[in-house]
Amino acid sequence: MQSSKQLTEVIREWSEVFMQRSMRDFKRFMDETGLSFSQVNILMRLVHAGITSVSEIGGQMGVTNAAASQAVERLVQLDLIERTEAPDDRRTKRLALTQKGRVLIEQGIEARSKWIEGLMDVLTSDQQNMIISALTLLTDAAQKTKE
Amino acid sequence: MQSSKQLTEVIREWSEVFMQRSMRDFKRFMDETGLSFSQVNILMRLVHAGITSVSEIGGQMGVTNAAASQAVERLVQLDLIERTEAPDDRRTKRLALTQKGRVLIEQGIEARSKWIEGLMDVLTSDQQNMIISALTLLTDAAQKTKE
DNA sequence: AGATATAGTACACCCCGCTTAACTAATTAA
DNA sequence: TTAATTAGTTAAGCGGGGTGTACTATATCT
Repeated sequence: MQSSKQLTEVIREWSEVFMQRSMRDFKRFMDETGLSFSQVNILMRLVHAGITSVSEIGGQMGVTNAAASQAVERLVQLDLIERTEAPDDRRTKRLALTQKGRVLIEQGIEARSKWIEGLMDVLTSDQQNMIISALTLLTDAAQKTKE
Repeated sequence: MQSSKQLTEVIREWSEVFMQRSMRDFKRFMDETGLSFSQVNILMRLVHAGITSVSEIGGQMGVTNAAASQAVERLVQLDLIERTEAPDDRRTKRLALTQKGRVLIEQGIEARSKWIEGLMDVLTSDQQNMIISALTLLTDAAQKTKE
C-alpha cells in the first residue's frame, strides 16, 4: 500500500488549508451579519432539518432548553426564523427559517463556493473535470455515511 | 460551456455538505478543549504564521490590541502559547505555540482528515487516486492564490 | 537629551450566551 | 379528575470577550 501514505498526507494538507480558510470566511460571515457562532450554528441546522423544535435545537447543540429558547428568541427578533405553535402538540414550537434567514445562510454557502470556483480559474478544463468528479464522489460518500 | 453550470452546482453541494460537517466538528472541538471560537482562531493563525506579535493577532482578528493582549494572556495561562520578548525590539512580544498548543491544534486537523479518510473507505482505489489528484490540485491552487 | 511614537498591559465597563431554578401551559397517566 | 410529565419561557447571576482609556517601557526623530 504505497499510495496509502500519500493519501493520508494529501488529505491532511487539504484539511489544513481548508480549515484555515474556513475559519477566516466564517469569522468574516459572523462579522458581516453580526451573528454569533451559536446563532449561525442554529441557522445551519435549520437549513438541514427544515422544521424542528426548541428542545431538538438544544439537544443538538448540547445546551439547555433555556439557552436554546433564548437563542431562538433572538433569531426570531431578527426575523431570521419563524416560531409557531405545533398543531398536534401545542406545547412544542415549530421552528423554520424565514425567507430572510434562508437568503442569509445561502449567501454564506455561496461565499464558500465562490472561493473554490476561484481556485478553478488557474486550472485546465481537464483538471476541472477531474475535480468535479472527485467532489461529486466525496459529496455522495458524505451523504451516505451521514449517521 | 455546458460543464460550467454543472461545476457550479457540484461545488455548491460540496460546500454545503462540508460546511455543515465543519460546523459540527468545530463545535465538538471547542467543547472538548473548552476553547472559544476566538481562542481556536488565534491558535490556527499561529499554526500558519509560526511566530507573530500581539498587534498582528489583533489586526488579523479585527479587534483592539487590548483585546488581543487579553486573549493571548488567557492562552498563555493555559500553556498553549508562549510569549517572550523579541530580541530586536523589546517592546514587541514573540508569540509561538507551545508543544501542548501544537499538539492540540494538530488533533483538530487530524479529526477533519480522519473524516475524509473515512469517506474513502466506500470508494474504489481508482476513485481514491482521482480524489488524491484533485485535492492536490486544489491545495496547490489555494496556496498559490493565498494573498 | 528631550519630544514623539509604538507595543503591550491593566482597568473599568458592557454585552452576550450560558446555567440553574422557578414558572406556565399543555399533555398523559392513575 | 387529579397527579405527574413534558415543552417552553423567564429571571438572576456568572464568565468570556469586546471597547476605551490610562499607563509603562522601549524605540525613534530632531
